Amino acid sequence: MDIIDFAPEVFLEEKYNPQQVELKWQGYWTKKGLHKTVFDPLRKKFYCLEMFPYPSGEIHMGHVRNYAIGDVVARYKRMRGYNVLHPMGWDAFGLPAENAAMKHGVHPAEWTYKNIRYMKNQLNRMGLSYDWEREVTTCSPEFYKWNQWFFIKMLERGLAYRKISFVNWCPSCVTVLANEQVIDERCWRCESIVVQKELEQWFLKITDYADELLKGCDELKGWPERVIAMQKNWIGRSEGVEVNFSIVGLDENIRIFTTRQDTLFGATFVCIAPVHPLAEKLVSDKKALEELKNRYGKMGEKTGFFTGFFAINPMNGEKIPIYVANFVLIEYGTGAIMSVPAHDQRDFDFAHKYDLPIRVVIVPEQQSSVNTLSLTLPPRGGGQGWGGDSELRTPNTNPPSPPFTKGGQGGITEAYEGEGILVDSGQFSGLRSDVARERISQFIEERGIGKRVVNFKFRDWGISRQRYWGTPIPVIYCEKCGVVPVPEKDLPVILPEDVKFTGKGGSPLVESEKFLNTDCPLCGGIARRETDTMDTFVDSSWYFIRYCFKKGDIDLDSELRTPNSELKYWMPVDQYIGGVEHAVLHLLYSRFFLKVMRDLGLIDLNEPFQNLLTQGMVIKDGAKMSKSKGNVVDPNHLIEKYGADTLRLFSLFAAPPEKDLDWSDQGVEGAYRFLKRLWGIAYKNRDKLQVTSYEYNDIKSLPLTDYASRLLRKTHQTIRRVTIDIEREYHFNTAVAALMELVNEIASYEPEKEEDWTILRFAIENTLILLSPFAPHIVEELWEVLGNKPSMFEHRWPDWDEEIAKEEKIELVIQVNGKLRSRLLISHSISDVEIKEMALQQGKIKDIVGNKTIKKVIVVKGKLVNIVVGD
RNA sequence: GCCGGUGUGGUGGAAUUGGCAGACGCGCCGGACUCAAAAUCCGGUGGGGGCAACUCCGUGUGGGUUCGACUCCCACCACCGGCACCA
Repeated sequence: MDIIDFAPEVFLEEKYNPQQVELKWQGYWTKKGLHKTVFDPLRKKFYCLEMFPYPSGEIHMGHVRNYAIGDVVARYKRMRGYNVLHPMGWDAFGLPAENAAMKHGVHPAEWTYKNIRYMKNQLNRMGLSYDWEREVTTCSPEFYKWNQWFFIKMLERGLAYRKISFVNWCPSCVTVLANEQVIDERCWRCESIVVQKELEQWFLKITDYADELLKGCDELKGWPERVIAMQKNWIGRSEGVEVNFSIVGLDENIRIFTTRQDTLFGATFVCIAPVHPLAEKLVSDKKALEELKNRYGKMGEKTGFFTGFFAINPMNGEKIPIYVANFVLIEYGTGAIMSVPAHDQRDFDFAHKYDLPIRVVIVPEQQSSVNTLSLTLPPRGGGQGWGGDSELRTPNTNPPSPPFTKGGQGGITEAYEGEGILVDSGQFSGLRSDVARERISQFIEERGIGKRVVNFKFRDWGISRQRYWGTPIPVIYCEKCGVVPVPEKDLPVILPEDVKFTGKGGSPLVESEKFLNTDCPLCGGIARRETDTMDTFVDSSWYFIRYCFKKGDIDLDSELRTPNSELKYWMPVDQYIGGVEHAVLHLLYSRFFLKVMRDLGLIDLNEPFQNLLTQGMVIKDGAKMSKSKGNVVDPNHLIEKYGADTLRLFSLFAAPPEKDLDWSDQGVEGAYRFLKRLWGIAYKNRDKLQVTSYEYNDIKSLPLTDYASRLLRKTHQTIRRVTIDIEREYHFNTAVAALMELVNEIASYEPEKEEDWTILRFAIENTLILLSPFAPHIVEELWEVLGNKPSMFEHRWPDWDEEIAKEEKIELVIQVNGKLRSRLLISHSISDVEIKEMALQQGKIKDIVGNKTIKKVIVVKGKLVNIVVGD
């Protein structure tokens, strides 16, 4: 895109032509290097960060909104005197580049860099004030080298490790699939059913930081509530106990985990996951076990079978059957559970299906006084006893009759999962659930049959990807030495270019002989490289660190260790802005990475992002804009038709940033109209305005007419409103509304005397300054039209004068019994007592009050009078 | 199921955090300019009643607190988002 050479003395067309205006000023800003960051430890800093885009090819409306918001913040803070870091970059590794390679035969690198060039132009065309000297491109070796370096540091600390894990595998394409490539359990290309395949993969031990990541949530004061909630939920901490149930006839224990120790006496069977290590030992029918494994982890009907073995409940010595069940997860807790059908719906369903006994041990507190004897229910009449799915049951293990007393006919239709009073629980009967949990935990620990534990839902972060377009994992496998990290001096491990994209096989890097075969760094013997690449979330977990330094091939390690490095100055990020879709993974990983960096002694911080703004989606016709829905709006077209200022203004005005934005073509027209109107006013009056001048401090003492002082007051009020709206909560929509009000007032203003013109100039200039973060190009042009020197961004944000902004007269509302009945215009100096009198003296109020008794009169300063009357 | 969010005119959204509900924009209606249209400008615009001054109703529903509730409390309904066989 061409940039018009700046020619300050030449004014543009009289008609508002956004293309001309915008290219002129974008050229000027670039030429003057206005957006460049200068490291100056003496100035107060502000790090404004927006989530960097994936270079998919084109900027979409979500980006427009995100970056318009970020740019307002950055420009506003600069005008407030902050030294602002406002960088941008590219999340450049990832699957779409490989897909493009397969589809069009273009190399992922070529495709990616082409997209970056194009999108960078688009961003510049929006007038975004980025410092491109700090541009980060994650697919460049000078960036990903440090991914590898961090990985090695984590490996040294035991924070990176290998374990066997499952991947999605398409048997027909013979390849590993990313989660996004699996659609309804089928391969995205050939639609065959995807299966799970075991592979040895690399993991980062994020769970080591589970507690800290959770506790840290409460310190994230500048984060939205909902994001905090999502993170906490994701981490999913729960306190409970692990208890050993010994297996009858074997010298083994089944260790179970529960958070409901209070229901231990109600356990009537034990379930283990089909992939539990003990399953192989306990189950003789291997075929049935295999079949069950296929149903493992799938939502739907709970199914399983009796193993033929029994366990002893250590609380009451009861002998209860051991089942294998598909709904028991191996990844959580111990992979084995005690089943309490009376108080857990899943166990209830299972017990119901297989006619297992249900024993009530908790009753709701209100009901605890009723007779709770004989609450144990018998198995369903006519049942098979200790059964199982006929097709899954092991034929030669006939379970004995249940060891429970047959009781009354009470019918339970669902589990009672709430808390209450314990019954039928030995020495713990009569206790409240919470007390019982504590006592039972003690009991278990004293007896050595178990211990208190804390479990987390979230798992370690699997970073291995069997893909090409990512950071090579810097590890070498040697026949003699085993797993050997690539020495730091050999970094980066460069991604080879001689790889074909066939869509077949495992990791594409296996195909590059040159890459694959290497020497062992320890013994020099024959070795091969790891061919998996890293999850691209690794890149985004620390890219904001890299922005703290200029781009290029720097030695990040020594930069980080320099005492007063730029890192120390810029971090943490003061304001982070991006979509909620990253509320969990990206933001959690970034927090984790920073804590690791801290523990490596590289940074003295606990959290990376002080304030977080999650902007809403851009919606059209009731749905998120997407190609598949065909409801996308192309920013290019809008910029061509209306210009970037209009596009920015609309996306800021249409809704507060955190809410979803409903796209409206007419709304865009409205924003455009507003700018045209402002342009027209400035041009119409430019001759008179250019020769007017004022000193800010003298304005107060000018002899002003009523209408001139009204405009002056409105201007100060607008400065106040816009400033407060931006500062508090970033309510840009109301800030813009306030500016529209001011422009409306300016439009109807008719100056006559010299002072009137002075005030008009003051009002227009302040409008321009206040509008500048939102629509930066048009204001620069009009600033110049008024006879000022560019750039107006070197102008400080204005202050308002509370005295001038104050209304001369206050309009009070008069209510009778809370209903609006009349109004009263008063001046500031009038006392409450006088106000009360004036209100009561009003003819209308007198009529309404009549001869009713006045019980009370409430006077709220500057607001209203409420007269409370009786009958 | 659990967690979180939202509910205000025809429409996007305001309401200084308990004090004039509907700012500002869009749309619509009327008018000016024009041969005409577009653009622009001016006026009107929550609903009902009244010629009118006015008046009654009105912030998802039902209750409550209060002189006063879109705002606070309780119960419920609807929609959206996240997690989900997590024991």
